[in-house]
Parts: sequence; C-alpha cells; structure tokens
Amino acid sequence: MAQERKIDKVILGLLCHEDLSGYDIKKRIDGAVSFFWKGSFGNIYPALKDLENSALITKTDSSVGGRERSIYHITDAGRDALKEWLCDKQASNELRYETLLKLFFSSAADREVSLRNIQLFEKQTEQDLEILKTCCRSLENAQDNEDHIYYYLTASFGVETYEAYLRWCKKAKRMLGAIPHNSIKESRDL
Amino acid sequence: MAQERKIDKVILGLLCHEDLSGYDIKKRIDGAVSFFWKGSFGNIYPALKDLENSALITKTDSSVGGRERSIYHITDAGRDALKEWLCDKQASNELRYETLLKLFFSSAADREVSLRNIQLFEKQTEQDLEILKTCCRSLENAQDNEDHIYYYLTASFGVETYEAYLRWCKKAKRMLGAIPHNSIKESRDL
DNA sequence: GCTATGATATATCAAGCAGATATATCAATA
DNA sequence: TATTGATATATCTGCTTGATATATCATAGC
Repeated sequence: MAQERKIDKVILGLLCHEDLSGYDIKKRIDGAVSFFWKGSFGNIYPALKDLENSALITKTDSSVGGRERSIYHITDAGRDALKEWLCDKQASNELRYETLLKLFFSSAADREVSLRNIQLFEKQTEQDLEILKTCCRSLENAQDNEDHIYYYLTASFGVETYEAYLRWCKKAKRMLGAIPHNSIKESRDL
Repeated sequence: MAQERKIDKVILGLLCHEDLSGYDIKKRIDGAVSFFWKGSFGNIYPALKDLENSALITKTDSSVGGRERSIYHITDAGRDALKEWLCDKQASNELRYETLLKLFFSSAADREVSLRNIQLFEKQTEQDLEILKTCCRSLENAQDNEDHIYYYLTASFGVETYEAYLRWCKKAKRMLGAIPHNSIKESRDL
C-alpha cells in the first residue's frame, strides 16, 4: 500500500511558513529538525514533483540568468493535508542507535572497547546538547509567538533526552570500569 | 559505496551466542533489541545468504518432514567481523520521531490536537517503560554474567531516556495547557 | 475425525530513504 | 585569472520496512 511518505509532511510543514526551493528545504531540514529527522535530495526532489502533481504545492520559476531555481508554494489543499496528518493519531517513533547495538553485543570484544565507544557517544552527545541548549535559550524569550512554543518544546525534548543520555553514560562507565573483570587487556592503543 | 549493512552485525551478534534460523533471528530482534533496532524478513534472509557466501556463517539443514528449516552457525571469520565492527569508532545514531515532527509543525492545527498527540505519546511511553523496567529488574540480579551487564546497560539506557520523555511530556502539557491561547476549539471528540 | 486458528518458516516485492555522485552556475577570494 | 565553496537540480545504488504469498505443523474446539 501507499506507505505514507513522511518527507511529504516535512515539506508541507516547512512550506506552511515560507516559499522555498528544494535546496532551501534541504537546508531547513539539516538545521532545525536534523536531530530527530533527516532528509536527502534523493527523496526531496521526487517528493516535490509528486506534491505538485497532486496540487498540494505549486511551482514558480525563479531562475536568475543561467541558474535554475524553482520556488514552491503550498496550496489550501496542501494545508488541509498537513492538518489531516497532524490530527491522525498514528505516529511511528523509531530509534536506530548503533551505539546501543554495539553495547548489546559487546561481550564479543574487550571491555575497554565498550568503554571507549561509550566515551565517544558521550562526547558527541555533549556537543549536540550545547547546540540544543543554545537553541532553547533563544526560543525561551519569544514565546508569545505560537510557532515558537512548538519550536521550544521540540528543542526542549532534545535537551531533556540528551541530558538523560549523559547520566546514563556516567552510570555505564562506572559499571564497566568498577566491576572486576578478567577480559581486560594491557592495550595502550586508545 | 558498500553501505555497511547493519543487519549483518545484528545477525552475527545474535549467532555469537547460539545457532538460529532466520525466523528465530526475527523473533530475537523483535524481542530484546526492538526498542532501538528493527529487523524484517526482507533484509534478514538476503543477509543470511550473503553472510553464508562470505563464509562468515554456515548453514545446516534441520528440516523436519516437509517443514523446511535452516540453522545458521557463526564461523571464526564471522566472530572477527563482529569484533572489527565493535572496535570501529564510527556509529550512526538516528532518531526518527514522528511525534516531534508533528509537534514542530503544530501551529498549523489546534492546540488540542498537539495536546492529544503528546498524551498518546505519553501513554505509549509509559507502557514501554514498564516493559523495560521489568527487563532491568530481572537483569540486575545476574550481573556476574558478562553478557548480562551489557543487556542491563542497554535496557537501562531505555529506562533513563523513557523517563526523560515522561518528564518532558508533563512539561509540554503544562505549557500548552496553561498559557492562554485563542486557537482552542470547543471540540469534545477526544 | 474434522476444521479453524495461530505459530513456524522461507521468500519476494514495492516503496521509502540515505548517501554518494554528477553537472552546472555563480560569488568571493586569492 | 584561477580556485574554492555555496547554490541548485537530478540520478543511482543499496539498505530497509511493511506487506504479501505460500506452505507446514500443532493445538483447540466441535
């Protein structure tokens, strides 16, 4: 069956506020929503074509000189489709955490390997958390705007979970480091 | 380029402990690791063929009567491949949260819709958390086993993050419910 | 004994998606 | 002038999901 392409919704959601080109859309996705959703040219451009054919968006040529450029605009039908999706109770939430996958199977390697993997994850999380916190702070002061409340809550979700990741990292390092074990090697190639 | 199929690692990791059929592997994935990784027959069976061709696993026919059944067994080369992956510093961690996507674009609908979506997410999270907590408790008492430490830490990651989700849900409900707004409708069809 | 249901088991297909790559324009900078 | 990097669209490969198809077998109810 029609597998409900999610990128359609992302595009409609973004176009709801401003007209954008495919390239702009990619930039927006890489920015604001990248920590919980990804997008690629490989699905954005085909989706734009389909959405135009379905009359959920319209295309305007905005080429300058030899530089091609198409700007897309959402239609009333597009807004309706977005709203319908928002009201649909179904929502698929998926984690794909290779760090956890590795940890789960870590008995096949040395404990130092697991510790190093957790430390790498911790470091990355710390960096991402800083970005999200900055994002949150700048949105806290502008909550009279209806949109900003939702942006703030989204970023706040990230902060809350990333802080939980860091708490877990500490606990995991303590457990793997403290408990006596015989599988450890004298490797110094960390 | 060869896009490093992750299902290969899941299969090798599972076969590291016991010989399994493709169907068994699906069951294991649906169980222990389902909260952070998915698997489907559509990629398990092709992966088993490829892994066998690469001599990372071997196949043994275990059919009973007319019922086909192939049991797979990991080879030394397979264990090496698993270990190599564990030692590889790269790890891609991805969230795909439709709940957050909807929230981000929620200004296109009524505030009651957002509140209901958060409540649905909260309910689902509460259920999943209970399962993970049970899982954690049963692993806490068996940490002399090297494997169990990793299983415990994995489940513990889930508990820590799901609890963070619930904290966020409360905060989000408070913000969306408390702040005065004019877009609310008198709809009673919740 | 017969039938329906559900678990076991393997396999295939369509569609969604990520990541890489290709091509071309243009602005800034060295 | 040449190079780099941003803008812009498009395509391709391969991984992944979800659905579907087919068949066997065990169990439970009638």
